[in-house]
Amino acid sequence: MALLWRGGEQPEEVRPGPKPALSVDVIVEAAIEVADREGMAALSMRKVGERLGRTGMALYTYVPNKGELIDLMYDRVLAELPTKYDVSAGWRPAVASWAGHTLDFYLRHPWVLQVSQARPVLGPNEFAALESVVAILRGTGLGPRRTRGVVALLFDFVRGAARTVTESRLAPSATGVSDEEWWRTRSHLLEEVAPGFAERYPMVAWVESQDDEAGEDDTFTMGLNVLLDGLEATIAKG
Amino acid sequence: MALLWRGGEQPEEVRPGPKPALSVDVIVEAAIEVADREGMAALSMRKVGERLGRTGMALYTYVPNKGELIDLMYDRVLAELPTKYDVSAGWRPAVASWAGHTLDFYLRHPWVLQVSQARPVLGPNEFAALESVVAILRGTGLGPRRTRGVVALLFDFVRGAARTVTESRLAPSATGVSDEEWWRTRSHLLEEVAPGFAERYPMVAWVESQDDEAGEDDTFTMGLNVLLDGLEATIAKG
DNA sequence: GACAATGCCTTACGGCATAAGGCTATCAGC
DNA sequence: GCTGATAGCCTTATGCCGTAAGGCATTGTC
Repeated sequence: MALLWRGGEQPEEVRPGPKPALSVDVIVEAAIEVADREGMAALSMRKVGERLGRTGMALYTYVPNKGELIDLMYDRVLAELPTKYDVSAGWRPAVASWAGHTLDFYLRHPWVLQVSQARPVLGPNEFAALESVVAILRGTGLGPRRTRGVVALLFDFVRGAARTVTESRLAPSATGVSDEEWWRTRSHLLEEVAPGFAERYPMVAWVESQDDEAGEDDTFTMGLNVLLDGLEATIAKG
Repeated sequence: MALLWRGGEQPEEVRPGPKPALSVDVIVEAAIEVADREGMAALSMRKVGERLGRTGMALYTYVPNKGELIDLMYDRVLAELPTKYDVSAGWRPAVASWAGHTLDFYLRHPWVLQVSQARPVLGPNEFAALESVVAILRGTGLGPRRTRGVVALLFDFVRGAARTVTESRLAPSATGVSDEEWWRTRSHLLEEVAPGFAERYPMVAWVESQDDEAGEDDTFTMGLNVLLDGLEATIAKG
């Protein structure tokens, strides 16, 4: 917690003992690289230490434990998000832009989705991220209560969409099988193991049938538009 | 995979060797109890084995590995969900009812939220759950593509809401501190560590200010209504 | 009774977070 | 330059985890 909010530079008091060769910052950076590349499950103190030419235990000089390291990673990476959005064209394009940036962010750092969200880590950049959406919604005339609800809805949607994308990306790469191949194999298995699938689950069969609609935009954009329409209706109702 | 779809009873061929004292079903049941009570992180083969008076290794006679056990737990627990919703009053109350049931379900089994969702486990009850929402939406006239998008949005919203609730419940109980106390301590720390918080994050301060609106319904109901309004608009637009 | 198969066990390996204690480089004060 | 304290980093150890390997006793068929 204190580490999260530590100011620019500490007074740098002169102390006996060897100079620190590492720093909280380089450790956090190395840890983020590991998590970005290999995922949260593969993140271990030893691995981060090795990347810095140290043992895992060396990190405990700088960081009290793995949990706090993750908090630091989380807040650090949140700094990538824009903090201001142009609302001159209204809240709608601004929210759409926010959603897009936030989705990209989660796709860049999928492990972030595994950091607790209900109980926020409460770092400076987390508040900044929250600040940016609320600032957009401020112009809608919604009260704080409704704004909170809408913010939660927006975050849930974006995070859910990100989770869907990243999880479907991760699973096959682990086994070295292509995505398409994976689905084909799965379908074959399904037919073998559950004959009469289409009769048993007619709605599922229908919903997964070939597209009959025009429109090339993806699931994300679609869901976002539904959501924005709902927001518009909510605002209109006062 | 085969275990997921295994039919009612196997032919029960007579085999040499000791009679199995356990079964896949009792193992899955025991594992669910552990996960419900102590969370996914505390679920281990040894712990499930102990609950059944066995070692952890004994389970490997019935289940190939932990991952498949989790798949089985997942599909088993999904059987709790209703499969049919009354659409005689229109899709809106039916979807609302579905969302409520599904939220309760996730709150009952929070660990389910940690089972991969993009790459579904593809068990029978997962398809049944999907079938139930799509059946409701079938009456709206939406095509398969849009329906898919709406289903994703609905699931993302409900899962996000559930995650928010369960994670905020879990964190303090682990430390033995009450929820309220936790927030107060956190606030104190924040003031100490980040003076001028309200000036730095004016929007956050505003959105977290006291309620000025009437209405006693919670964040979930609010978000759901926004979402349903959006769905209504989408349907109206054809 | 011989033999094969099976449920369950113990042991072992390599991973994890992290507590404890030791070595050594580096400082302040003498 | 020496002494003593301190801090960075190490090795070692503890107790978890999933699971591979191999052993033993029970239970069936012939």
